[in-house]
Amino acid sequence: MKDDVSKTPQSKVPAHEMVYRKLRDLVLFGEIAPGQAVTIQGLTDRLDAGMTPVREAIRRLIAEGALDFQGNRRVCVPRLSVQNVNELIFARQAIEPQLILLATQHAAAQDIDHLFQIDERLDKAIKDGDVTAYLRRNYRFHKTLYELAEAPILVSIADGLWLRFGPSLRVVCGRVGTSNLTDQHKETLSAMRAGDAEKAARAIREDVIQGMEQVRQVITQA
Amino acid sequence: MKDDVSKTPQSKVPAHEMVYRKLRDLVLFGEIAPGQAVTIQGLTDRLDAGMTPVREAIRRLIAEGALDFQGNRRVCVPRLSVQNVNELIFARQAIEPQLILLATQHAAAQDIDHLFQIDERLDKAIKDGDVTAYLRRNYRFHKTLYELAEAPILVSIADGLWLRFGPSLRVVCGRVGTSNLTDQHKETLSAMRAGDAEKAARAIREDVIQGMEQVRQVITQA
DNA sequence: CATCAAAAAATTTGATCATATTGTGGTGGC
DNA sequence: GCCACCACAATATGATCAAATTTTTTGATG
Repeated sequence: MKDDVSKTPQSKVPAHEMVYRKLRDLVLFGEIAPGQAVTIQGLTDRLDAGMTPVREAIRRLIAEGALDFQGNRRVCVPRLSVQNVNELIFARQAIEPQLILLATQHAAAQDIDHLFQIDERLDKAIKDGDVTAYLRRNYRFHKTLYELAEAPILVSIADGLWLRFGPSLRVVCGRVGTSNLTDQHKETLSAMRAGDAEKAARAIREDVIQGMEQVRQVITQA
Repeated sequence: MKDDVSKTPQSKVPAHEMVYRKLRDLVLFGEIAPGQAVTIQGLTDRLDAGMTPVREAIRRLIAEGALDFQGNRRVCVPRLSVQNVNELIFARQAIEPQLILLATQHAAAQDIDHLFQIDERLDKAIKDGDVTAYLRRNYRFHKTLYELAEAPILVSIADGLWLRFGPSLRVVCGRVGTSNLTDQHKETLSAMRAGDAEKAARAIREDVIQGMEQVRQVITQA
């Protein structure tokens, strides 16, 4: 097995890191639905990896709150309770506007141009009704934005929050459809371009509330 | 090796969980100082465990921000930058008062009595100049308090923050000594007992600011 | 005689370890 | 001073043991 090129064309990134990224994507974008169980051996087959890397990836994601360890043999993607959603709304409102404040201070013109490009491709995904592309680009938009803040700890907190409500966004799309989705991305970006950090922060707060309110609705009626 | 009782008198909790808790304590209470390196094999000796459990524990703590993965072969307890401290101050102020608000709503009289007991033992540790006991009881006080909020996501965020600034608290004690430590625990508890959630939240905010300001001072002059 | 429940066996999954493989950093030869 | 080689640490696999769940078998009762 020394010249098996299939898995690691460049063995730059270790296997456990690759498994982690793949599994994280599966959870974050709702490809493993909330409530669905996750087994080590199931993933070794699905992701074609050894046990050790899979074990480490699962532990990492449990630590991040993306997976829930319910007992010796039960690991699954958490279902959100109404209480959980309220916590997430509070936490996102507390953290993300601050990230935008900092991001506005640090952003160069070309950074904002780049964000516009992402947002346009996001709109295209909505128009095409491509749920997966929408979810990925929506995350990419926010993540790229937050990283401009150069505040690694706050970004890691925000990222952790996305891992918790992300799985439910696909469910939201399944209910309301992509065409009914609204966001405040354009408002945020134009405020940032104008250098009005406060206004940009308010726009993101609005974006957060709109998004989470839809999640809350899906959770309460489920 | 079927009757080796030395490590697991009750094999109720798996080894990787035990290793995780031990290592987490070592980091949280500053027994591995910020900047100090952590190796897998070093821990297999120190904690008398196999490689696999140690690997998983390290991954978990990296995911929680308690350890920093700097490259293929360098894992260490992070040193806080001034920027990091500012982020932590912001995040703690954003999260922890809210936890106190919720905790006040849920707390029974005996819960508050229990907190008083912890706080008294904390004062005793200060009087005795026992730094380790002080750090453990201070954490225990806050953790117990926050768990009353019945808000698991917010608690896990707060816990993650403690893992980041905890290691620096021992350094703070080394500088200013235990006798100069102040806190707002009594004010918090009496406000909670009176049912004044807002006042309790303000008291904790004050406690957070006081504590983090001391951390900031140690960081800036180092 | 059928049905339900309880117990036991078998299969599946998880935890841990021993070991091989790979990559990185240091050291000595040229 | 540069390159090759050596040593050590980390990654990853497969094997082995333990725990849990599911299925099958068996016994008791209506």
